[in-house]
Amino acid sequence: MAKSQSGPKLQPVRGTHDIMGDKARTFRYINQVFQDIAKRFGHEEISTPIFEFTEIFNRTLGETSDVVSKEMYTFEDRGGESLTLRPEYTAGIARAFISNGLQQSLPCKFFAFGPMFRYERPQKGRMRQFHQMDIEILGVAEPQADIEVLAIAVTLLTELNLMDDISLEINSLGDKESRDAYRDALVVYFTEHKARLSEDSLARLEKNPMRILDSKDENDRALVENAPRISDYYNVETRLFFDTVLAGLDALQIKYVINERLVRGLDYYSHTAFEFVTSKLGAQGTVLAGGRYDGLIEKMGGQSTAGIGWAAGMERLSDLISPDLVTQDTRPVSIIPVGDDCQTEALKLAYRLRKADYIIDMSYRGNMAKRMKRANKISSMAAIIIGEDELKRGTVMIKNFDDGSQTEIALDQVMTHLNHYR
RNA sequence: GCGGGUGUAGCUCAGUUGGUUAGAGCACCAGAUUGUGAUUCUGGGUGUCGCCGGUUCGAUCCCGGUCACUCGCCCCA
Repeated sequence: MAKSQSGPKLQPVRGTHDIMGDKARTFRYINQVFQDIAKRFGHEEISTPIFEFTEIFNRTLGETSDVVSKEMYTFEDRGGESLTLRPEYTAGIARAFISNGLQQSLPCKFFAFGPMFRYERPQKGRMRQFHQMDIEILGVAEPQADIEVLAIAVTLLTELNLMDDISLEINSLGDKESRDAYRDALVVYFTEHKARLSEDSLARLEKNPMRILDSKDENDRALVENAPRISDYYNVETRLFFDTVLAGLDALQIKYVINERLVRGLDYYSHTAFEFVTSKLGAQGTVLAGGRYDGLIEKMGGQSTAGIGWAAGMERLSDLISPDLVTQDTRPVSIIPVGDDCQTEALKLAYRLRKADYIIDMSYRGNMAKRMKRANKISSMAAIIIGEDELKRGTVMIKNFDDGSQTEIALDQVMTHLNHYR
């Protein structure tokens, strides 16, 4: 790392990264595919601020959730307001939905993307500033929305050519009645076996017993094996809803695995919950996840409105994509003036071609050999050489870098000739 | 917040059981070549061996601390 003699620390803040080169290209590619698909499914873009009043997050995500209790970037602004950098997208979109009175125009189908912030210890696939792509449908209580949102996810991962390494795990957390009944059963069960629970899970028993289900502690897992199963506590409505979602996936030939231990970390989920997971990313296998959050808008103070959505991690997706699979940018054409007298003509030609949609590179200094080297380095398709001799004849030399051939072309024919390179 | 690993050139990494001017490949710069790239040849090291302190005649190497990165736990995209 470069060092400064004195002055500010030059490393980026822990858990943040500069995005450039292949990484930037991969991000742009993923994002283009995502936006294209979202539009095909009839979603509209929404972009909300990267910070909100702190209340927006801590009232909705759950006070006891890890995100709220220890991962938020919260600060006071100069006016004394407590603000928080968004740790996820859904709460901000829900707030925007209410702020803008969008219950008048249901259903709302949104897509969004941008940076998120969580104060965590960084590791593979986990950053303090990371980027998510987000899909939400608001105002549709029918399971068709669940199916559609999952179809978007599968389309995205398929078009990114990642579905071979990723599987969909799905569960239903049930409606409130089912979930409360199940929660009670879990508390009874785990309280009986309190002595064998890990320390972490003892705390979970108090705060959020369902999370004991995805504990990685060996003893816990043994207990979980024999714990009550959520599907036994589904009421009729929940069972029907979940079966409809699964039937929809079957109809679309979307493969899935029911994982009854899948619970989500944030409090606002109900009914459908899902994760797309891979084993190729080390400890952070979840690449895209989401679920239904029918109670969220009401909890936030709006009219009761159904909602379902998901978020995908850009960093995690791009870690799965090798850079050479990303579409190469169109190669440039280099213009090389020889001698000062040709600068103006070169400048004019470059401008003309750029306005006509060509990608033109012009180096700023160096003799011809150096400029040719640079042209080669940036993988130009061709060099347009303008020298005094050519200028007198009203022509330029066009050198094809792939076969080394060289042709003299009249200045006003340059564009026609370049069509060979399109 | 808790564990493990790693810090040597722009990048990937070698190295010294503690010894004088610290190395390789790639990259980069200059020249061979003031009108021709990719190939070739010549020359150039661009470095506080992360930082601070300790042991020592002597530390890049050993010890302590610290910072950074990294992997994992917790949790999550």
